[in-house]
Amino acid sequence: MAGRIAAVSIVEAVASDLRLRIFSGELPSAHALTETDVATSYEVARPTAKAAIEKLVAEGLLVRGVHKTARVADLGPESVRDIYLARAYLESEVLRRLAAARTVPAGAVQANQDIAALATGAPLDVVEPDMRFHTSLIDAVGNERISRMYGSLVAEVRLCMSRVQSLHLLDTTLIQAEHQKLLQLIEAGRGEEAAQLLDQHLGRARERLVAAMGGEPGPEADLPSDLVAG
Amino acid sequence: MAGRIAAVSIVEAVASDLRLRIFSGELPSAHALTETDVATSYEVARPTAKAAIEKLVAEGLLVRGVHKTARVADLGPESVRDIYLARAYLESEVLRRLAAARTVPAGAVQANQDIAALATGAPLDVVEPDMRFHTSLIDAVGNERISRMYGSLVAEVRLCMSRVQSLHLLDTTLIQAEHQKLLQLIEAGRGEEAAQLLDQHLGRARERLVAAMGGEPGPEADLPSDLVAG
DNA sequence: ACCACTCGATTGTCTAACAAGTACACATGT
DNA sequence: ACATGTGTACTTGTTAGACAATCGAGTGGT
Repeated sequence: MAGRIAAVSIVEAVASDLRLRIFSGELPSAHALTETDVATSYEVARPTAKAAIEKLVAEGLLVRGVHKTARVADLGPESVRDIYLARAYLESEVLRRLAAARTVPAGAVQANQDIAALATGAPLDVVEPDMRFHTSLIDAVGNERISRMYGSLVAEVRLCMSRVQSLHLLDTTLIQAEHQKLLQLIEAGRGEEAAQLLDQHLGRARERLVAAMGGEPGPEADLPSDLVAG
Repeated sequence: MAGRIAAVSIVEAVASDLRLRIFSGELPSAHALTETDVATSYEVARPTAKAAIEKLVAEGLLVRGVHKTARVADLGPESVRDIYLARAYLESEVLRRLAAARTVPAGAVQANQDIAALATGAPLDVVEPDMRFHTSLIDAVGNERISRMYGSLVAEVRLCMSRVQSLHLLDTTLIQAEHQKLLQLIEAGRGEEAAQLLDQHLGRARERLVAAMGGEPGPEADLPSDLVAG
């Protein structure tokens, strides 16, 4: 047995546990995940393991070609840029919309309070409430498709995070303060400013991740923020 | 046998053909797709049919609960609004970016010429080149994630289209003209105007679809365009 | 040193089967 | 008559075992 799993569907349970093991770093980048290995370690049949693997492949956490064994995805700097740009696309529009309705999601407030509460703790603990903050904003518009899309991006972000040990470059206090400012801008109905702040917020996180992965700093033109501002 | 299928992977081939049959309207909304039915009609094993069905469920073309037979998704007006809003989120940001780089995708130009060429033909033929136009714009930014997300939205849009017989409410000439205007705005670097025009373009298509499905017109506040403009 | 080839490992697919759950019809009780 | 319980057929979830096709690596020949 390779971990405790919950019970809804077996393939879902296996996939869920594999997900956690990938996020925790137990399964490193490019680690091979054979169907039979998964099957034996979870004591399930091979088709079940196959289905779980294919689920994670669809989520982008694993990659595999035809007739080749699945491996934990190895995201390079360009993937990180793609992911954060996609995040910015979705989330900036969401902020405009929330600001228009003056809707401050309770979940986001709670998440940011959680960040403040652990401001002196381990730097890696900030990842979960940070994701919860952003996801709460997205979910607040009540658009199932957008939530699903954002969810898949969050999964890839968490994958990146688990690859970067040097997460002490995360400035918890700054993150918390910017989140607070975002909430204030939403409440004040200043959507455009919120969108711009978010671009900076995500842009900084992105460039730190890219730098930690050995990538070279990207052109600022990648972000449409300057255009939006102009 | 229920249709000709190509050969890459059997499940992919089956899924692909089912997709076409759904888009063509051969499989109507809420039509039940039993695993054994699919298996026998394509002469494949049940696990293969199962995998194909699960693939389409993941794409949102089919829906199914646990232990219940899969059915062709029945999208209501609120789903249409969600889909078109998500499209607008992604595509408007893409337009800003393309305009910033003055990049006019060749594929989009070609697609719009195709629309002009069949301006006098059957109204339903406009769907394919129209989708190709928008997809070309998305793909032009070279962001794999965004292209994938948009692809899933396009699939759902095509599903909607196949449900609405009265597609003569599509004004081919107007569509073609607006596309042309979008390309011109991109070439001129006027991203903000392009984004606004796109909002109108998609908003009108959306409201016509919603009306054709018997839904009531939605609040214009659904679109963030007014905020962007303000 | 380089290339072809064989072999083990792995995946794709199938057949067969059983367990578990759902849905609908039927029977029962009030 | 209506609500409730039962049961049966159908469908899905999962497993086991098997075979062909394919990939990767190591082996051997030139």
